[in-house]
Amino acid sequence: MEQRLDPLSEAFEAFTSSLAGILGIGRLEAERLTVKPPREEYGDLGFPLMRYARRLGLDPGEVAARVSRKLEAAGVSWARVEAVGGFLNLRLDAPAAAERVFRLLEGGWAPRPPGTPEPRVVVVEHTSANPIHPLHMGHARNSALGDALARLLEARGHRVNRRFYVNDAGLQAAYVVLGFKLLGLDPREAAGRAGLKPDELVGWVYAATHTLIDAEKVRRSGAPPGELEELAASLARLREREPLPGLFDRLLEAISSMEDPEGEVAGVLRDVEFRREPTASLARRVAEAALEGIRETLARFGVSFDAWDWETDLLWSGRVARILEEARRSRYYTRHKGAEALDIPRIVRELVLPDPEARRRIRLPRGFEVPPLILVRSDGTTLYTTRDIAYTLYKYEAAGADEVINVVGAEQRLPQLQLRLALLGLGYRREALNLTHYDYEMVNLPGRRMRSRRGILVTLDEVLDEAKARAVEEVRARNPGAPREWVEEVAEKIAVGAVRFALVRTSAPRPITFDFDKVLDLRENSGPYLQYTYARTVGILAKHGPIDYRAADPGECGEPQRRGLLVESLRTGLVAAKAADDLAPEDLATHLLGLADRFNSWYQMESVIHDPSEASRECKAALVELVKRALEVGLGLLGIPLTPRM
RNA sequence: GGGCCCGUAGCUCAGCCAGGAUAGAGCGCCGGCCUCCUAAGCCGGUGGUCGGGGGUUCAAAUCCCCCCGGGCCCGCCA
Repeated sequence: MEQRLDPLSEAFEAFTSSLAGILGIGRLEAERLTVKPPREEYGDLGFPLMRYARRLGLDPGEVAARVSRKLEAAGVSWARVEAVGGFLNLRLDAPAAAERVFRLLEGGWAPRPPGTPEPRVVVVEHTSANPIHPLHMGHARNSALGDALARLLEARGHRVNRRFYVNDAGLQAAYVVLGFKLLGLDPREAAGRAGLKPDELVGWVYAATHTLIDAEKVRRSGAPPGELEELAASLARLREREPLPGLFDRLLEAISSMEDPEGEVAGVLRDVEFRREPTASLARRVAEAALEGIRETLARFGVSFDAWDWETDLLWSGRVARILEEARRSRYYTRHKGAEALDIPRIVRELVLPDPEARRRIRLPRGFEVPPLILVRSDGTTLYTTRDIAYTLYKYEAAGADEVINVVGAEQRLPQLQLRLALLGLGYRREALNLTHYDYEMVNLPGRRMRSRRGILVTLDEVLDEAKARAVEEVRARNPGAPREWVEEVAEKIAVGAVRFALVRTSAPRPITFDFDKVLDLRENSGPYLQYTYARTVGILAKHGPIDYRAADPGECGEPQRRGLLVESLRTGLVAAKAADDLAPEDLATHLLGLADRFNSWYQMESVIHDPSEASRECKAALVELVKRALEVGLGLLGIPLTPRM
């Protein structure tokens, strides 16, 4: 299928490729250095020439002339190039560009990112919350980012495979399974009886079991006084919120009469890992129940997956055992603190330091001794990272992937680094070097610190419900007499848009303080603002009726505000492409806000449907259509729902 | 003790990776705009020792070094 390029993308291609040729640099470098000029009067694309001009002894004016000739030869007649103070600036001739855009719009085209020259098969693993409690705001950031990344990469022309890893074999899962075992409850049945979402019921049992065991430990061996108070407060809160009468006391009694509560947890862990019944089946039922609730929340949030990978499947199918065998045969096999381990420091010395490519892509911190990786506990069960080695290989294999992106919190940098190094040591160089840890910082709540093992967390469901409640008020006030179902539907979209936008707009390495009032007040520079702008474009076009592109005069697009709208709408495709390449959804978010500001500004100044001149009116309508499609594409890529009216 | 991340306007953040063109938004605050396409909007004003110090460079918010403040990690947790 032939790719249809808009005038800006075509100019961008011709501009960067001719510069690459003239300066003797790579095409990619030329593309990277080409920026949006800081001031509109400079042009639509800018390139800093001074560093090359100086070195190559080139005269900027002459380079401009050469690039101009190249553009002409490439048939790009709607852009001109000039040298200004060491910069090479390209400026679209708005009327000529508009004429082409009108034809594209008529044919159903939208400003999507141009296809990548190097399509790959990419696995994006994200969210992967432990199946032991509801999704909280930290997971929500993971989902919002991971899903936006997947959408961007797909739009850029990669084949994307979205996977959720179900960590049902870890220590935390063992706590909740023990809780259900002691209570003799079936998770789904109990949730039904309590009238709760299954993940909420599971979350309560998890927090109660964990907290009671911690309290028991403290009671027996003593603990710092501060922690005692904290435990007592947590226990009181958990008791108060027990989902079914008597549950808390039953659990308390069972745990306080145990000889070695933590030993019991370890026992459950072994039973799950080695698939001993009935615990193994119970563990599955617990995880499945939690997952049912998690899936429901994710569906509401607009996030979907291609595959759900169970940690226990990796264990029970023998995949983890095979990796362990490989490790034992490896020259990097060692013992650390008496346990079976991989000699990571030696892998660094022998395989990373002498290998420049590995050095660059593994992202090894300077001067930091990475500790050995223990593979197996002394009771024979494996550790998370051991299973993750098997899982990573499985992801490559199952998807036929060239690249794997793990969306995982920044606090897991060390284990993710160890994972890459372990793969390298075991001979999986390609897999190690193409594994990206996309790390993001935490979501903080003002005044509160989330601790899911104590049941202190703000769930995504709660936040969405609150956002929706506020949106319902607003929508109702603005649309008196509107049917209730419609109000609900729109409010839900606004809620999802507000939360998702708040979570992708800030760059990942920056911690977010989730301020309810700011995110939910819906008036800030936010998702709903973009949704509102989109609804405006729809409203105008609905009143205007079908656009007569033949009657539209592209010459009307020369006026500065209109030409700005034209260029910035077109830029959406280029911005999305770069956001995909840089794994930076926030760049697209920033761009869309700028586009919306521009549109709203213009909207206030000029009327579309009341313009008496047909030539001018149709041109404006075409611009509105262009903005609408840009917002459609952009918001779609960020997973923000659209509503034609709000 | 070591490693990593963050520090830009009163607040929330772009810009830093790939050094260059008068440091940008939004919120807040002050003052305006709805007989006219949705005022969840728009216009004008206010507001900055780019955490501090040194260095590299024709040029530093951006690169390097030191320091300060905050966060995370250094576990047979993940």
